[in-house]
Amino acid sequence: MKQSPSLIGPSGEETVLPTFLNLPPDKRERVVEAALVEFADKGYQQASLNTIVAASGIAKGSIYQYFRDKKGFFLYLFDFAVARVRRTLVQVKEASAHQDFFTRLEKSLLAGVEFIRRHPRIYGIYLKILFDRHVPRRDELLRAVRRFAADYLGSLLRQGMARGEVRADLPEGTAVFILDALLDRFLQAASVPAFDVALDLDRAASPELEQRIRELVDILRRGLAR
Amino acid sequence: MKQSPSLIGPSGEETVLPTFLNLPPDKRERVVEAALVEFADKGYQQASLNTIVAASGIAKGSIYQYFRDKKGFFLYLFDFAVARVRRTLVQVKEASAHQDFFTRLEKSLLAGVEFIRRHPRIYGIYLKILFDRHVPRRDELLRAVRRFAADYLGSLLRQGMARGEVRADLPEGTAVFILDALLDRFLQAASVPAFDVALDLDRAASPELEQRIRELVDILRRGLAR
DNA sequence: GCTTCATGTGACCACCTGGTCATATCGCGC
DNA sequence: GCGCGATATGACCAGGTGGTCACATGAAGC
Repeated sequence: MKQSPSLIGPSGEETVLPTFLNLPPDKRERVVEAALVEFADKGYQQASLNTIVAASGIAKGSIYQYFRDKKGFFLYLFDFAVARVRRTLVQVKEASAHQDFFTRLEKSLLAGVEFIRRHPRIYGIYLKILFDRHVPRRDELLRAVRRFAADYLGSLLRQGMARGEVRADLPEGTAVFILDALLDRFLQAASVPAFDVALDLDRAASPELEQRIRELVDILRRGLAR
Repeated sequence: MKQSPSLIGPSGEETVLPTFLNLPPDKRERVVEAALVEFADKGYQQASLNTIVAASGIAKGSIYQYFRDKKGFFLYLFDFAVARVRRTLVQVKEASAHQDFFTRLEKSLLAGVEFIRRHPRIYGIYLKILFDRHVPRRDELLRAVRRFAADYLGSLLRQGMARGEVRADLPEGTAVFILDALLDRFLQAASVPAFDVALDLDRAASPELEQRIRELVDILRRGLAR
């Protein structure tokens, strides 16, 4: 859990202070876990440092020795969350490199669902910044995540085209948009209640999720037209 | 602006009090407009009645003569917003009834974009409940909206199948999911900054939006596979 | 003219927040 | 043993919130 690359945030301001990095690992994890729970549930604005203090058993003043302020705390957490997501996607991409485009798409969806079910808070933090313009650096953070997802999917798509599995006459931007939209939406529906009334994915067990993923990818493969 | 159907909320509690309904129309609109601005921007929890008071020029105590509490105020606003959306969708459906499935899909997307650009606050209120489980009656409200959208798209799809325009072997739930996902996502991307790095829809002018819609619907029609 | 009902007002209240800071303890080096 | 740096603590502060309520005004009915 060495996080030295985040000591200096993207704009040169400290997001985390040295005291935090010097903590014993179990104590550091306690702070991170309590903050993940609170920020993922409440979003940036409503998340309360007092709640994090109570849940972690750390004194209020100490939190300000670890991070300059609430914003710094949040940005550190977001960095942490994004790094976790990226690692996963890179692994999926490499592990499926020898398979065809549509299989890779299925594998990505499956890995995505597995990730959010194992790390609901990390996904929750991401969801909470989507529509809240008051999150510090929201546009920048979101753009970084979305850029990563688009690059990932764009790369899959180009490889699929090069191998003759995907039509080469596609407008790439729109195709990436569709893939991105469906991937993210599927994860949201699998994660958030009342979101999806067509499939009820948030209550679905693995076999059903897999079936739905196969159907979705098949529709993408063949289109809707008769 | 007679809103008598919402006097009694869905669970029998008053969401709006008679005094509000007796107000002169321009005063009522002032209250609604100030509340729309605040709830759409801040979401339920962060929205401040004090801000609405200041923006509308209505006394704080008077707000409590119009609605029992913040929750009632919000539920009334949500009802109002949903009714507006429904009217629009019903109109689009009827106006495109004689056209083929894919044209109707394009028309729906276009109408959706036009709506959110004309009523950004109504759309904003909807976006703010998606991932916030602390919104009063969130699941119920969201399910009602999503149900309406799914029924609308399901109906289009079944009509398209019946006319031989759409494959009849589609798993309907998954097809509706895809249409729903892409419609909503397109609107989000057209509405919210930094959301979409593939197409930058939030900055797009009408001709480009139309082009993107045509591309998207064409991909749906023909699929991705070579 | 008095009473009642309808409507309007904004100071006040208890509670919550992010952030501050005086105080305390421990370990290390000189 | 003393001083310094590192770390920990929680009461306190100013500002903000949703909601209350005593007071005020106007109109209508008797």
